[in-house]
Amino acid sequence: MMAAIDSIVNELARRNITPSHQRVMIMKYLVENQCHPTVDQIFSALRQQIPTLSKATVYNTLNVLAEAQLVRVLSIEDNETRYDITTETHGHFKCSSCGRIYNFAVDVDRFVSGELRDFRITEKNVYFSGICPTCLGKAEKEKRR
Amino acid sequence: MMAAIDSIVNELARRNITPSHQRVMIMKYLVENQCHPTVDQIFSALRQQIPTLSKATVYNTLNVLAEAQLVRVLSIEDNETRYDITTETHGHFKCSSCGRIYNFAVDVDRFVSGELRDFRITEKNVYFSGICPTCLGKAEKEKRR
DNA sequence: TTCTAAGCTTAGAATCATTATAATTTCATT
DNA sequence: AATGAAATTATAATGATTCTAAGCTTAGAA
Ligand SMILES: [Mn+2]
Ligand SMILES: [Mn+2]
Ligand SMILES: [Zn+2]
Ligand SMILES: [Zn+2]
Repeated sequence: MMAAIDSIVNELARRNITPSHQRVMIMKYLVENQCHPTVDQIFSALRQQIPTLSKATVYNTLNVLAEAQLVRVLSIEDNETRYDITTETHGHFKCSSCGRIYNFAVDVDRFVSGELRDFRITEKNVYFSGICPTCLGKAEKEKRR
Repeated sequence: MMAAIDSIVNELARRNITPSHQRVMIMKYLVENQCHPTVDQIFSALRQQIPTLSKATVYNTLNVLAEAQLVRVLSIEDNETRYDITTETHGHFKCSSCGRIYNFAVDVDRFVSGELRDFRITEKNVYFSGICPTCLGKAEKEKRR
């Protein structure tokens, strides 16, 4: 699915973020690659289209987008920050075997008790980890032979 | 409340972790300081009692304890890992104004939809952030004068 | 007791993700 | 075309964590 450049440009402009070529391409990449990429993945992929691209620009842009709440920052593990264009609250499951990150729905309002009544909550993150069905299946097969 | 050295020694021994002086003191510190300290906080505090203590030992010990599931690792923000002696599942709220981290209860089973039925979940983290009541109160007072 | 080996601790070097800096480029406005 | 603010770039700096190699502890064997 092609990301509509125009809608990205508009979305950035609406928030007073200059829609530079680099910024638009980074947004486009995030829309087209919703696998929660790292800075390095974004940088390496885009470098082929924009040979002059600097990693600092990728960092700067992602910080600008996060500030504007156009991307969500995932600190699921503390050595690799990942980015998600989907900003609505949802949970993330990281498979410790294959490293893949899965989305899942969480009923946030349900599980927060009144305990946080007097807190102003601006961000909600739910991170699970373990083994995904695919990797569980592989392990099962291994055992059986 | 004094942490019972004996019970710490036993708990370590039960898991085949040699209860060295450094390890016991680090455990004891975590029991007595349940404010989710960073490696640096633990190191700086204990250095006064154990002048030869090395930061590498603090890292090594925390990794050993985490491996044995005696401490929980918090990656609430990706530049500072924190440690929690309470391993039962509970949520963490970080106030972006004062930096304090609050615990709160979460009804885990309630909010996990059947979506993850086929996943083996080994770790569950719930991280919220925003402004705590104390800081909200201060801001309110500021405005009023 | 002395010897030995395994496991722990230590200091400092190495790594690696992220941020800071300063020069250059882009681009809208005059 | 000239101006100037903002964005981009390359590179240096920072800082948390891990690695490495040497020294220390300790329990069991001789
Ligand atoms: Mn997601
Ligand atoms: Mn806690
Ligand atoms: Zn997997
Ligand atoms: Zn606060």
